[in-house]
Amino acid sequence: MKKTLASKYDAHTVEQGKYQHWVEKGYFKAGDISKKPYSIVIPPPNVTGKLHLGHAWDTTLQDMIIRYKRMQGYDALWLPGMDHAAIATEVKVVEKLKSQGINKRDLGREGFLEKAWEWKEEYAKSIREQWAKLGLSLDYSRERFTLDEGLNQAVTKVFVDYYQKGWIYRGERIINWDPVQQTALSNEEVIYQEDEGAFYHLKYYLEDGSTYLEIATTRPETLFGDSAVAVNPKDERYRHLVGKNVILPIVGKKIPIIEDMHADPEFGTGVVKITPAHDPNDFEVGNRHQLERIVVMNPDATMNENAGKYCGMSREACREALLEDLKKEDLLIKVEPMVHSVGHSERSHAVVEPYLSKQWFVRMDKLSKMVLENQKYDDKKVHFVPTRFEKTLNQWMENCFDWCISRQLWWGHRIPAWYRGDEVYVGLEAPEGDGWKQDEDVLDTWFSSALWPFSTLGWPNQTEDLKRYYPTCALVTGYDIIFFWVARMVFQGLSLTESRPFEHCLIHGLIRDAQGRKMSKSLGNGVDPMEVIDQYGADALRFFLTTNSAPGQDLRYIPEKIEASWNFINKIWNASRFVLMNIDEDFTYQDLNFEALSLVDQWILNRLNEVIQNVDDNMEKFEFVNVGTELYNFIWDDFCSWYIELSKVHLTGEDEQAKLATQSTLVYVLNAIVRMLHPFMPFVTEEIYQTIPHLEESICISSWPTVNEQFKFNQANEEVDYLIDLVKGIREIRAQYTIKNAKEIDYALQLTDLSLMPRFTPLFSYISKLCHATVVENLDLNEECASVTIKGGHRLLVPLSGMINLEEELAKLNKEKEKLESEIKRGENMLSNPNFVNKAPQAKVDIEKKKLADYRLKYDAILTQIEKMKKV
RNA sequence: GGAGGCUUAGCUCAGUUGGGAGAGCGUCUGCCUUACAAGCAGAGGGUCAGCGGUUCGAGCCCGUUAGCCUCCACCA
Repeated sequence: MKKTLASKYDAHTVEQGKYQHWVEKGYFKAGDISKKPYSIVIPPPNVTGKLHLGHAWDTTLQDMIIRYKRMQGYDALWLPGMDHAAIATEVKVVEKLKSQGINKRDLGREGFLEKAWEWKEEYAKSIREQWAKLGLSLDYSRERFTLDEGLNQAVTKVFVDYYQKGWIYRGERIINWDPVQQTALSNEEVIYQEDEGAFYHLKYYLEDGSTYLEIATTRPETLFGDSAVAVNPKDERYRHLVGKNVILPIVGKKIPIIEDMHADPEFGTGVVKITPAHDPNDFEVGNRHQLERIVVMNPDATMNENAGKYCGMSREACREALLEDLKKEDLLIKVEPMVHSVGHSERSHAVVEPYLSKQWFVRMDKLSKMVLENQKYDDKKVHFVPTRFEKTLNQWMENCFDWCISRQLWWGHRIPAWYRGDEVYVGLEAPEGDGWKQDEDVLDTWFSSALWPFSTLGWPNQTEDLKRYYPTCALVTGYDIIFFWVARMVFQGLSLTESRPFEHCLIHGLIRDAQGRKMSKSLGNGVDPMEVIDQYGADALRFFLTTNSAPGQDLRYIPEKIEASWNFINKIWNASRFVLMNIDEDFTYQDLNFEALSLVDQWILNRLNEVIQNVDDNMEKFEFVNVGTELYNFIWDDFCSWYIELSKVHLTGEDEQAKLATQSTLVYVLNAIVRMLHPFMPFVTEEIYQTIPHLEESICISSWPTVNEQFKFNQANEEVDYLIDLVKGIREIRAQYTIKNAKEIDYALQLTDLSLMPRFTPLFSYISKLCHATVVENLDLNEECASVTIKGGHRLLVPLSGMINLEEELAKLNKEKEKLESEIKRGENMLSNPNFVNKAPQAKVDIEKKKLADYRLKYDAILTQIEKMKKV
C-alpha cells in the first residue's frame, strides 16, 4: 500500500506511542564503547510538584544537544534524576499531612520519612510522564535520586573528608532561622522584600539618670538581648560617654557604652543597640568586645524567659505590649514609619529571625580560591555560554560567606556526626561504644546536588561510567541558579575530583508571561507545559522554546508564537505529503544520478550544503535561534516556495531520467531536512522519516547530514539566481497591474549581451510553469512596457499596451535609479579607500567589487530605460 | 553601594570578529494555482532610546544621559 500522510498535521496522532517505542528499543541507552562519549546530566527537578515551562525549556535545550550528538555518532549519555529538595519537599509533605489532620512530630522521624518517600514516588512517576511527553531522550537505566543509597554514601564521604580537612566545622553563629519550619537556612534561601515597618526611637538613660541616649531600632523586642550600645569612635557627640553605662529600658540592667566602627554617625541617631544573639552585625561587634550573647526567643519565635514578663508571647505580640509599656514610662520618643527590606523564608515565607545557634558550616575561603584559580586556565575552566556569566560566578566566589549546611529537618541526608557529652565524632559509621547520639539534623539539599555530575556516575567509586563520562560535556541551567548550584558543583568538583564537573555551562533566562512578568504561583500566571502540548503538540512547544530568545536572555510565552511554530510544522508536513504524492510506493532512498540532475536539483543540493554547514557551526556554539532561522528559511522559502514549485516542471515532464533525478533529489533533501530538524521536533520528524524513503530504523539513531563536496554546483547557483530574479520580476508586474494569475502573459528579455541568451533559454520552461508567462522574441521595444531590472543589468519587459501608467513607471524607475546611485557611491567610496582595500579580507573586497559592477550594469540599464520612456 | 541585562518595524524578538537594517505575528492589495487558505503572490512600515567620540565606514567599539529589569550587599 502506498504510504501517505493526512492532509493536515495532527500532533496527537503523531506523538502517540512514539516515546514508549523509542525507550523500549533502547535508543537512548548509552554505552557503545566503540564511539566517543558525550555526556550531560539533567538538572534534577525537585520532587515537589509539576514541571513548569522553565523545566520544559531547560530540558528541551539539553535534548537538542544530546540528540544532535547522538546523530553525529557519539555515545551520547543524558542522565536523568531528581532532587529530594529537603525543605521544599518537607514543607509540602507537612502541609499535606496537616490537611489530613496529622502532625509531623506525632508521626516521628521514621513515620514521617515513610510518608515523604510515598510522596516522592508519586511525584517521580508524574515527572517521568512529563519527560515522556516532552520527548526527552534520557537514559533511564542510569536514573538517580539525590537521596538514593549510592548518593547518600557519596554525601557522607564528602562530609567526613571535608571535616577531616577542616573544611567543615561546627560553630555557634548567627544564622537565618525559619521559625515556622524551625530550621536554619542558608543566605540563598532568604528572600528579601520591602515591608512596611517603623523606626522606634527609645530612651536609654545613663546610669546616673542625668540624660539619655536616643536609640533607633526597627526591632524593639530584641532589647532584652542587648549587651551594649555602640557609638562610632570618631563621633565627637558621644565621645565623653564612652565607658559609662546606660540602663536598659524595662529590664533595668546596666549595659556599657562602647566604641565600634559598626555605628554609623550618619545613620539614625548615631547610637546603636548591640544584640549579639539576634543580629549578624551585632554578633561581630559582640565578638570584638567580648559581649554576652543573650538569646531572647524560642525556636518558634516566641519570647523566652529572658524576656521577663513577655515570656511566651510571639515576637509580634511582645513588640506591641512592650511599646505600650515603654510609652507608659515615657521611654518611647517617636515612631517613624519606614519601609525596609525584611528577610523571608523562601519556602515557608515566614519572617526570618537572625538567631544564634549551633550549626554546621562549610569553610569557603580555600574552596572559592580553588574555583577562581581554576577559571584562569582555558583547558580547565568551565566555559559559560554566554561568557558574561563567568563574571557572575567569580563575583560570588570572591565574596561568599561560610555556607551553613545543617538543617533542622528530617527529609534529607542525615549529618554523620555523633555526640557523647562534649565528644564529637564524625565518620562513615556510628562510633564504637555506648552513649553516642547521632546529630538529628540533615544537610542542605544543595550539598548533595552539588555532587550530582559525578555522584550520579558512581563516585566515589571509580566506576566505568565515571571514567568514561566524567567530566561531563555540558550543563544547561538558568542564570537564577548559578549561585545555588553551578558554583557549588564547580568547587565540589574541583575539590573532590580534581576536575571541572562540566566543560560548558549553557545559561538560559527565565520564562515570562506575555506582559513580561515572571511566572509565579502568587500571580497565577504560570503556564502548564502539558496543557500547551495537549493543544499544539510537544514539537511546536519545543520549537518555540528553542528559537525565540538568544542565549542568556529571558523568554516571553506568547501563544501566537507557538501557533507560528505549529504552522511551520504543518508546512513541513505538507511538503512531505507532496514528495510522497510524487514518488512511487516502491521508491527507495538512493544515490543521486549526477548526470541527470537538473539545474534546480543542483541548486537545492548546493543550498543544502550551505545550510548543513551553517547549522553545524551554530549547533556547536549553542546558537539554536540561528539554527532555527536557517532551517525555517531554507525549508519554507528555498525548498517549498522555490524548489518544490520548480520541481513540478520535471515531475510532470516527459523526460523520465530527469523526473527520477528530481524525485531522488526531493527525497534526499527532505530526508536531510527532517534529520536536521529532529533535535527540535523529534516526534513529527520521526513520523515523516518513517513514511518517506529512509535508511535507518529510526530517525533517533540516523546519521546527521554532512556536507557533500559533490554538491558544490556554483554554475547552477548563478542560473537559478537569474531565474528567481525573473520570476519575481514578472510577479511584481502582475501584482502592480493586477493581471490575474490565470492569464497567460508575454515577456521579453533585453540582455546586456545577446550572446548570453543560451544561458537564459533553459529557464524559460520554469518561468512558464511558475508565472504562466511566455517569452516573445520580436518585441517592438517601442511598445508600452512595464519593466524590471535583474541581476547583470538585464531587463525584463512585459508589453502592456494601453495599460501602462507612464508616470508611475517613470517614478518607479527614478526611485530605483536613486537607490542605485547611492549604492554605487557607497561602493566607490569603499573601494577607493586604501584602508578598506588593504585591510579587509580579500573575499570581502571581491564581494564589494562584484556588487559594484552589478550596480553599474543595472544603473546603465535603468538610464537607458528612462530615456526610452521619455520618448514614448 | 557593587555587578549585569534591556531599549531595533504596530507587537514579540534576532542581528557573532564594525562593511548594503531582518524574522514571526499584525496591516494593506490580489488569489480556492491539483502539498499546504493555519496557504500562495505582492506591498507598506524603522533618524537601531538621546548625545558625544573612535573609524574611510558604527545597531555593533568607547564615553555619557535617560527609562525599564535582574542579581549581590547594606538598611541598627
